[in-house]
Amino acid sequence: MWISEVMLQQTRVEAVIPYYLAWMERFPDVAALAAAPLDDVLRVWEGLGYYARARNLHRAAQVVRDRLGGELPSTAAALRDLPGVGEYTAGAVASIARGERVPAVDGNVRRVLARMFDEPDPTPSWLRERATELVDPVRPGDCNQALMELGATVCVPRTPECARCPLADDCLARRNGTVGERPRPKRRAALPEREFGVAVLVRPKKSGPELLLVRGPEDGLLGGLWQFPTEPLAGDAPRAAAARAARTFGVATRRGGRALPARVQVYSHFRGIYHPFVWTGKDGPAPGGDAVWAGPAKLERLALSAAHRAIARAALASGVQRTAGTSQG
DNA sequence: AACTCGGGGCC
DNA sequence: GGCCCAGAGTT
Repeated sequence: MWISEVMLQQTRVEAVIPYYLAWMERFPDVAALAAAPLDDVLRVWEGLGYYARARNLHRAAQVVRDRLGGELPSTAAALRDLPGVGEYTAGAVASIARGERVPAVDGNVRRVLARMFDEPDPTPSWLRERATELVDPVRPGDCNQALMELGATVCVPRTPECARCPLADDCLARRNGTVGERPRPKRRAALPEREFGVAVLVRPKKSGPELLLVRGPEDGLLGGLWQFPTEPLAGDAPRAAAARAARTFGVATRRGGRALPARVQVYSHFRGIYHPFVWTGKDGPAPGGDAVWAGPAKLERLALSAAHRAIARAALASGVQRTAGTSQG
């Protein structure tokens, strides 16, 4: 339940299911998760996004192992102290798994309550109070899940089906004809664009081509994931930025460099445009802690962001091996 | 309260 | 092309 609730943070149920199955196969209990290398954890998580969730799960499992005797806490208050467990997740796990009478306010419940009480701008404290009053003392978990399910299936954001809503008679927004404006949507500013040059460095080997992957910072955007050397344009042309990224890792690129199709990746708060260029050569950094030469098999085992995974696929599919030694000199 | 933090499905 | 998703952590 803990794992599924964390996976479901800002992620749709249908997207979570295959990840949940793979995760439980690989990390069947807290001990297995705590003992696993972070690289393995991120690889199983790859594609789900919000990678801090995976890092926090890993840390939390080690807290449970090292300080809590291997047992996940039972109460919402104690669960709340684990990294990655906020108000919602603590309430969901405690009420559903342990029968504690605490609310669990997710985006669905927020919308349902805002409409029930015709509240345009529900604050966290207002929501907590309303939800706490509503939780059934006998079946708190079912009650919380029922509210969430109602929001996910009937009281949906755009075209709610009030005609088949069991709470329609008690819904103030329905009575007032404001269902469509509750809760009031907050408009977000247009996403700024950020462009990057990406260096796909190929080292031809008898066993096949190898690509240089480096590890980004441990936290922040895509923390802990592997990527091709990447630098912001910063006023340069894409190809020059990619060459600069290569130099960061001691690789002097020759002129040219074969362009691959740009990859657009929309993140929460900006639109990323990645311009990959392929260079083939023999020089490059010695493999170390944060730089590896990876063939197709090794590539499968590294955790990459969606954008870099797509670039890797494109590079291999474009036949990097045939370009060996043919770059412009 | 405002930011940061992914990725994809849907309209 | 914008919206939304069984939110959490940081500032």
